[in-house]
Amino acid sequence: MVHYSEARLDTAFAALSDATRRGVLEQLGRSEASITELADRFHMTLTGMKKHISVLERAGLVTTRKVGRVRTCRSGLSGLEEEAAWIENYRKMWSARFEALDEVIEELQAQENDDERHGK
Amino acid sequence: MVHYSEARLDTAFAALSDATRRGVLEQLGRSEASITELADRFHMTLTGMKKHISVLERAGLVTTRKVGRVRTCRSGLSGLEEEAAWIENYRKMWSARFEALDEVIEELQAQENDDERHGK
DNA sequence: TATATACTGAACCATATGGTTCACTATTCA
DNA sequence: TGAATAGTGAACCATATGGTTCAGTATATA
Repeated sequence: MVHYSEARLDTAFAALSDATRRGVLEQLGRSEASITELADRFHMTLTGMKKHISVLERAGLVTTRKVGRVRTCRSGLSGLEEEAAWIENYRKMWSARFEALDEVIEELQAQENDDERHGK
Repeated sequence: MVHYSEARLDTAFAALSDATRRGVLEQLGRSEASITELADRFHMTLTGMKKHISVLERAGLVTTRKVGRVRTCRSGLSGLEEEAAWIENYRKMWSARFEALDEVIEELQAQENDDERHGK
């Protein structure tokens, strides 16, 4: 099975566990923005938003660059690959189990039919 | 755009942000287990594991049922639908942006060729 | 019935989180 | 140069988290 960096998944999922940060990600999906702009939009102090951006940056979900006074934030595309892969993997595992169950059921039914055909 | 329950996403992503809990989910993907069994496997007190299970249960990622003394835990299949959808949605948004960019670039190139053909 | 097992819950602890204010630096603009 | 703007960082606060221990309840087993 594929192995993921646990620490990486920790910080990424933790970053995603806050509604404001998910909102920021959606916003940045539409257009870049400065920290001040984001702070305004999400009714929060500049310092507060700065913290959120730091969290998102550490998680690799956002990249920033500073030009003059203003730091511009943009969504970091590659950030969700690993998380999506983890979730997908987990779901596949389940699908596999259900398919296995289906097979067992089919086999049992086939056997029943078999029994019927051979009497008893 | 689809709307997700922010509180639901909060708790689900938070639940996924811990390596032990992700491990438990993987384990439960392979087979059901009692809390004691999980506590042993993850080198943790029974009480500690109970807390993790509670978190996973609240997040809708695990279901449990108690028979006699023992509470059996099983992976809650439906739990990850919404998170996967959120991530997918976010990624699609980005794909769309890149496609739009591609179109712009293509148009610019087409215009360049056009200019060349008509001289100037 | 006595003992062991499986869980539950309260209390505690250290650390992290989400937010604030305040003081500071660096840039821009009049 | 002086005032406004954008960000940074430290300190603080309340609450949450991940873990523990200890004391309890409920169930199984000898």
